[in-house]
Amino acid sequence: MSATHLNVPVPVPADGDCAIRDICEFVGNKWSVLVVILLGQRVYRFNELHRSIEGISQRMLTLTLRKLARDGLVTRTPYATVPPRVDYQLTDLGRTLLEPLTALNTWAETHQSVIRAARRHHDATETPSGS
Amino acid sequence: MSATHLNVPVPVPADGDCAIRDICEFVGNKWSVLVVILLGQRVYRFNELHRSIEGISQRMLTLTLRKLARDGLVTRTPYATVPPRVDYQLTDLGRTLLEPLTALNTWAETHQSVIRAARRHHDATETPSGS
DNA sequence: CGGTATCCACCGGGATACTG
DNA sequence: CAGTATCCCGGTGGATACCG
Repeated sequence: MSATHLNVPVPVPADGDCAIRDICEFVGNKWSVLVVILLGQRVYRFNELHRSIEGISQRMLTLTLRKLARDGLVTRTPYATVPPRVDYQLTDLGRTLLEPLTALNTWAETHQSVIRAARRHHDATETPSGS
Repeated sequence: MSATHLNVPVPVPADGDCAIRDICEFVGNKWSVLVVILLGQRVYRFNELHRSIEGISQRMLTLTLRKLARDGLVTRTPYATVPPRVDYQLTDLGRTLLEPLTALNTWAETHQSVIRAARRHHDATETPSGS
């Protein structure tokens, strides 16, 4: 064994001293994850991202990009052209995040059918239609 | 290239056919992650978990455990003793999740100081107190 | 094009009280 | 001990309108 043991302080503290809680704040925002993944492929412009992520609103894309920039994961590069243009790309730091994200994505792809089966089974078993 | 490229459909679909969106639903719930991590160490009883995760309410712990059980990640084992007792533990499937979660946690631990520095720098730079 | 500002609906989730 | 039920508040995030 080795990688299957996470050393997390118990009790898990509520404050900011817990790395895993910190990352959950980030991953919790599904938009952040999607943006990082897309930017992992290439540089994107604002509206490219907007079109590439189904269901995200302009507002959420803005907020997400701002947060990612604040955390030093992406850079924002505006050009004083007309029409205006802004490029977004991952920083070196942001790129390092792709690896654990890939691991997670691989896990999701590998096991999603099993999970859905478990879910269906559970629903069929534990939620009898009373009548 | 190799592990730094995620193959995600673009545009990222809004429906359930996207594994990464599925996993975000899960990881989005910080409680789920914490519970899985704790159960990665050993079997827990309900109130042990409750005490071990600062800030979680009884309600959220219940909901979280239910969802994890539904997805086939944990098992619930009640004993007909008095006082009653319920054990929770990871399934084999749940245990496989520990590895990607570990990767993520390692990343968080490794880079959290850099991120916080970036954040402070950004706040100090971009949010000047106007005067 | 790439945003910002405002309004508002929804629901995640805490607090509390009660039960098997 | 291990929950369930109810109430209710606040933040998340969509829709819309406007700006440089």
